[in-house]
Parts: sequence; structure tokens; C-alpha cells
Amino acid sequence: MTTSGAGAESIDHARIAAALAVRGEPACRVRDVLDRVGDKWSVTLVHELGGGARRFSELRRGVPGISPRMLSATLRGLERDGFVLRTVHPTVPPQVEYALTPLGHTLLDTAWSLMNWALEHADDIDDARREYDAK
Amino acid sequence: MTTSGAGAESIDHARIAAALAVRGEPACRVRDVLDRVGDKWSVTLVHELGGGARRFSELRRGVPGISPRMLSATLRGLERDGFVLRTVHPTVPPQVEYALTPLGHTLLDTAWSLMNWALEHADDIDDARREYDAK
DNA sequence: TTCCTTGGTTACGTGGAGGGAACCATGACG
DNA sequence: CGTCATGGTTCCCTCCACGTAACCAAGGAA
Repeated sequence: MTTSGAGAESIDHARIAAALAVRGEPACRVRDVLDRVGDKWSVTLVHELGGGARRFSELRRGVPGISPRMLSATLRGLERDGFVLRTVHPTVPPQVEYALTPLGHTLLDTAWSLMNWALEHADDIDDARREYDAK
Repeated sequence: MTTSGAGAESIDHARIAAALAVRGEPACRVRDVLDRVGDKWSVTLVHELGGGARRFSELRRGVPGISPRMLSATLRGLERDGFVLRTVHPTVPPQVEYALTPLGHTLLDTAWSLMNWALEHADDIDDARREYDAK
């Protein structure tokens, strides 16, 4: 595919732009945030970075199951939205640090409240599902 | 806690940290709930139902862009998880009411805190995106 | 010379979420 | 009889998020 200029595979910005084009309702903003937070790895990565700056391979090891492709893509999405700062140290071998920005920390706080709600009501949801499926 | 968070230092960070530290079921539950809330229409529908019970075609008209297929599927998912109560009035033509359960209202509260965060930082995100895309 | 590391990129394949449109049962109304 | 409204269901198709695997550049070590 190789969308735009850099010759690198990238996140589909057009789709995000389309989502942003629909404005007006606050619910649209929530959807926008959920598109970001609701993907498979963003919350996990933000949570991991909440413990301090990490290098690429540290994240790779610290987040079991993530592929370098998804790690790279997710980090770039978070960087694009201003949640993560990417710092390259021109050493050999290369060393790249990823850290939460202040904005990223506010996202982390919001994610915590979402997780808190999830944990509080996970049992309620499970019960409701079992009851529904029993019928 | 609804919008402010001023009521209590409500978020149990230690508990969430514990849940996420265990690379097992609790973390999966969090992801499970995020998957439910992160789909395309759930939050929008919950937001809509926050204004009171609605009938199928009222939702269809009130949520622009949703197809009857997705409306039906999403409502059933929300009902299964205990967020929505479906009430059939055996009239002619049939009349079906969807309303938030108490559990659904807690989800709405959480969505509200998300909205606040989103509205607070929407400009930051937009700026970050423009800056990133400019490079 | 060959291997090791870091920090990625690229090609390829797949499942499932979601869109579109047609279809359906019921009964009142005209 | 045909038409309208409600509250959906079913089929088909597209697209893209994600997974897998291979590859790459640079330089130090052995």
C-alpha cells in the first residue's frame, strides 16, 4: 500500500480523518478516543510506558505477543497523537526511547478510570451474559 | 463518580495494576470490556439511551448512519451484557422499548468522563497530528 | 569473514467487523 | 385487494486490523 511520502507503511490516516470530519456531537469525540484506545495494543503500551521510558526491545519483551510490526505501528500512532515522545540516541547499535508526554499521562489517567470501571463490573457483565445465554 | 472525579480519589490504581500485572484472566477481562465498548455503535447507542427509553425506529432515526442490521446486533450485544433492557409491547404494530439498566447508566457515566477528557484535549491531539503530519 | 545486536520495514494472508439491499410477518386502514 | 408501519433478519460483499515471516543497515566482536 505505502500510502504517503515516506515510503513506509503507515496507519491509515485517511480513515481517522474521516472519523474526525464528523463533528458536532460529544459522542463523536468519545468515538474518536475509543478508536485510539480501543485498538489492540495502545492501552497496554500506554500502561507499560506509565512505568517510565522504555526502549523498543524493552517494550517488545515487556508486552508478550506483540509483533515488531504492531509495536512500531501502535507507537507511531501514539506519537502522532502526541501521547508518546520518541527520542533517538545516535549510538551504535541505535537506541530509541519512548516516553509518555504530559498529554499521554492524562490519557493514562483516563484509561485507568476506564479499566477501573471494567474491573468493577466485569462480574456483572459475566452474570448478565450467562443469564442471557441460558435463555 | 460521574463527570468530575472530585467526589473521591476513586480509582484503585493498585488493583488495576495487579490485574494488569497478571498476564492472565483479569487483563483479558479488561480487554474484553474494551472490545465491547470499543465497537462502532455501542457508546453512541448508550449515549442516546441516556436521554430515556427509545424505540427501535426512534434509535434508527436518532443515530444517523446506523443500519437496521447493526442497530439490531449492537442492541442485542448491549442487552446480553446487561446494559440495556428490551421490553416488547404486544401491540399492533409491534412496539419495542430499549432502556438503560442501572449497569448501563454506570457505563454512561464512564463514557461521560471519557467525553470530558476528549473535549479537554481534542485541540491538543489535533495540534499534535497536524505537527506530525507536517513533518 | 561471519555473527551479533538494535530498531525497525516489507510482503503476504486471513478473519471478522461492518455496509447495502432485499426480504419478512402482522394487522389496521382504505 | 393493496398499502403502510413496525421491528427486525438474511445474504453478500468489501475493507482493514492484525498476524506471520522474512528481510535490512550499521558496526563491533570473535
